[in-house]
Amino acid sequence: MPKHEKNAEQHSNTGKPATGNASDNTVAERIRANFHQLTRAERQLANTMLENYPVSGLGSITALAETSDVSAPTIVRMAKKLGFRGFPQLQSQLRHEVEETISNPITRHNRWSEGAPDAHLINRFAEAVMQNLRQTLANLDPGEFDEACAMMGDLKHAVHVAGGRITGTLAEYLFRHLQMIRPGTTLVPSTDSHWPHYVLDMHDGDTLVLYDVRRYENNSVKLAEIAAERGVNLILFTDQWVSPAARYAKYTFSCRIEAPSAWDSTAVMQVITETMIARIQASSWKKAQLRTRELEALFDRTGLFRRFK
Amino acid sequence: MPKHEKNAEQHSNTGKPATGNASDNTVAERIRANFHQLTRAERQLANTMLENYPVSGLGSITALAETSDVSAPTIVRMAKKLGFRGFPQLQSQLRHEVEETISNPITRHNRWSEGAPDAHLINRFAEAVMQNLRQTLANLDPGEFDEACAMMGDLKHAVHVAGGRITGTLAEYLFRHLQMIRPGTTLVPSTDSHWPHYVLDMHDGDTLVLYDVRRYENNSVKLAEIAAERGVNLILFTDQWVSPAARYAKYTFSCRIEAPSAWDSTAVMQVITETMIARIQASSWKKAQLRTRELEALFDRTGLFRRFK
DNA sequence: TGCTATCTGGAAGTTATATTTCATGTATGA
DNA sequence: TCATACATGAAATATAACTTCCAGATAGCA
Repeated sequence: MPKHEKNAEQHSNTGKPATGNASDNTVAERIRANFHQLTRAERQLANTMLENYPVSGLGSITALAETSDVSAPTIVRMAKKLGFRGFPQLQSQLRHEVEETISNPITRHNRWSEGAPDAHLINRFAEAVMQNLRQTLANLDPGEFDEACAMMGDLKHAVHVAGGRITGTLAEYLFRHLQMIRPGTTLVPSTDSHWPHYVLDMHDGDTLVLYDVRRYENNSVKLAEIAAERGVNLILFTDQWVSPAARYAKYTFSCRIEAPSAWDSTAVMQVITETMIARIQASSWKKAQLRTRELEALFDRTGLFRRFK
Repeated sequence: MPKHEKNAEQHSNTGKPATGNASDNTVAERIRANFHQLTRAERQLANTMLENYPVSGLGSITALAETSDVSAPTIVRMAKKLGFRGFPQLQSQLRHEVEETISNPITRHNRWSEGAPDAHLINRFAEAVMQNLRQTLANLDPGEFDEACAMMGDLKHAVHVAGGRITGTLAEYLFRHLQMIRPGTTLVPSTDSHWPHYVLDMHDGDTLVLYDVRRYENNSVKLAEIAAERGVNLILFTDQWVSPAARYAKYTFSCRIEAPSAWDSTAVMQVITETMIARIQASSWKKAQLRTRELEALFDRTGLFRRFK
C-alpha cells in the first residue's frame, strides 16, 4: 500500500496562498490559477514545468533550477506561493498525480457484489484476487509463457505433473486436461510416498510441471532436484516468494496468492494454468481434436455421462 | 528470455549486471529479467516496486525502504544488480519512463501483461475471468452465501464433498481445507464407482457440497437425488446454465465459466470456494485454530515439511 | 550437528538537496 | 536623480539522501 502522503494543506506564512487553491488541486491547476501573481523568474519556471509536465518536476530541485534557468530559491518560493510547505511537498503531489494518471484501472475500487457491503468478505476477497491477478500478470513474461506451453505441447517428450498437499489438486486439474489433449502425460501422486517410483519413468528431455507454494515442501524440492539430474525440464508454478525448487527450473511462474483468509488463494495459479491449457489445446489443435473425439466416444460407451438438454 | 543455466546458479553478487546492455530496458523489465537472481529481501522490494509502478520508486530511497520493509542498502544493492550505478540513476530511468508513458497515449492503454499485445491469449483470458467474476458476484446473494457457510461450518453435522470428472479437483480442494478446519468431513470420490458406499454414511441433516458443470454428469445428479432423499442438505456449485441437480439443492451458486478456450474455466468457482473457506475458518476460529495447531504438529512429526525462510 | 558462504540492516560516512540569509539587481514613481 | 519596494541568485546552512562498511543472522551444505 503506498503510504499516503499528506496533501499540501497548510497556510504558508508568505501571507497569500492564492484564493481558494484547494489543497487537492493539481500542481498545474495551481500554477495556472496563480500565474498572474507570479514574478518573472517564477513564470519562467512555471512555463518549464508545464512544458514537460509533470516529469520535469519529479527530479531534484537543482536539476529543475538548471533546466528552467532560475535559482533554487526561486523554486522554493514559488512552491510556497502555490500553497505547499516546500518543494518536496510539491513533488509528492506530482507523484500522486502520476499515480492517478497511470494507475491501472483494475486497482480502482470496485463493488463486486451489489447486495453486499464493501466490507463483506465476498467483495474483499474478489478485490484481493483481482489484485493478485493483475500483479501476477505484470510479472509474467509472455515469451516464457509461450515457450513453456510449447514444451508441454511437445508430443516427442512425456509430461509429468506434480503438486504438494494443497497444490496437488491444481496439478491434477492440469493433468486431467493435458490428458485429454495429448498422450504421454502422467500425474505424480503427492499424497503418498510412491513418487520416487515415478521418477524411474522420467527421461532426458521430458517435462515436469511442478506446483509448490509456501510452506515449500521438502518432497517437491527433492523431486525437482532429482528430475533435473535426469535431464528433465522443469516448469515451476510457485508463489511470489519463490520455492527453492526454482533453482532447478527452466521456467518459473510466480503467482500472487495472498487473500483475506487464513489460507492462501491459488486462484491466480489456476487462471494461469487454464490459460496454458487453452494455449496448448489451440496449438496442437488437430491432434487434440481427434483425441477428444475418441475420448468422448469412450465416455458415451461407458455411459458415464448422460446428456441433458 | 529464459534462463537456461539455472543449474549453474551461484555467487550471484558478482558486480556484473545480469543482462548485457540493459540500458534501454525499463526498470520493470530489468526486474523481471533478473528476478531469479534476486535475494529474498530484494524480491520483496521488487514486488513492492512493481505493485505501484512506477510511482513507488519515484520518492526517496528512504520512503521506498519503508514501504517495502527492507533497508536502504538493499535498495542500492538491487539497483546495482539491475545494472544502474545507484539508486538515483534508477530513479532517473523511472522518470524517463513516466515521460514516455504520459506523452504517448497509446501506451496508456490498459494491458494486463505489459510485454504481451492485447490480443495475446494471456490478456484475453484474464479479461474473460474478470468478466466472469463480475457477473457471478453480481448474481450472488450474500445472504445465501453466509447461510451456506454457516451450514458448512456447523460441527453438529457432517459435511460431504463431491465433484465430477473435472470439478473433482475443486471438490478435493475444498475438502482438504475443510478437513483442516473441522472434523466430520468426507470426500466422495468421483473417479470410481464406489460412491454409492459413501451414501451410506450420509445422514439426515448432513451437508453435501456438490460441484457440477456442463456436461452435467449422470453420477452427480443421481448422487444429489439420493442424498436429498436421505434428508441431506445440498449446496450446489454449478455453471450459469445450472445443473439439473439444482432441483434438489438448498443453495445453488452458479458461476460463469466461459473463457477463450476449448475448455471451461472453473477459476471463478475456485474463488467462491476459497472465499467460503475463509469465511468458515473465520467464524469457527477458536476450534479451527486448535485443529490447525494439532495438524501442524503432526506434519512436523512426520517430517513431511521442512521449514524454509 | 557444526561449518561456510551469503544475506541483511544498523550505523557511520559521504554527498546531494532543500532552505534561509543576505547582498545586489531592477523597476517604478516622485 | 533618488528613494522605495520588491525580485533574484550566490553563498551558507540545515537537512535529508545516498552509499559504504561491518557484524550479526541465515540458509545451504557436509
